[in-house]
Amino acid sequence: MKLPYSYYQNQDVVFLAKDLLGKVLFTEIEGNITAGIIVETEAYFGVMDKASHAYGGRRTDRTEILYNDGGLSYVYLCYGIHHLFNIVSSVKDEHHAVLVRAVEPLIGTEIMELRRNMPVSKAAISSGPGSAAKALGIDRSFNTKDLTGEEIWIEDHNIRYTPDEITARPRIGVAYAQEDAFLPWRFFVKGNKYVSKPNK
DNA sequence: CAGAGGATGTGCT
DNA sequence: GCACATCCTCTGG
Repeated sequence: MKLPYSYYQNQDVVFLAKDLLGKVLFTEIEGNITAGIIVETEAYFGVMDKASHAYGGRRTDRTEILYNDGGLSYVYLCYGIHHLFNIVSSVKDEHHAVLVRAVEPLIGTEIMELRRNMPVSKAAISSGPGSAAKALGIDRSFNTKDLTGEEIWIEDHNIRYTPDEITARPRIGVAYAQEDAFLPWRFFVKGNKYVSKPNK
């Protein structure tokens, strides 16, 4: 049920970003389990991708995590406010990651409502990378955690989407990446209300 | 050691 | 639709 270490060693991060749609992301914090179905992701293609934090082999304290083998979480703070959760899928000299941009609340929804201070009926509860992380209780203390461990993990609940149920679009907020900003490496489930805007 | 800026969300207009 | 919150990280001096 829990995705194994080997799953995260897949070198095709674009495939992985698509394959993660429908997988279920869990966290357990002080005995509270929450989980959501991943409905929106973005692929970041290692050293070749100007939008990636590992572009050009860039290596700093923050990005050091990307230079480990896959199967770790990469959480960093954006705009001083939002925690963004990534799945590291690096192997050898390929330092890839997948950003989880939205989840559909599945388990522990009342806990998510407390964390987000809004009813689960509102799509904004877990729509967008900052909100999805907050709903699941993910903050920077989750950085570098093992995704096959006891605090954060991903399960396959046999939810499958057909190719025509998935939309590919350019990634959000990466205008600085020049020509790479146009790559259609944002994937989301068509019509799912928890997908962040723009969702068409 | 200071300063700028960022893979965004919210609330007000 | 737009302003602004808020702070870590990287860069340059």
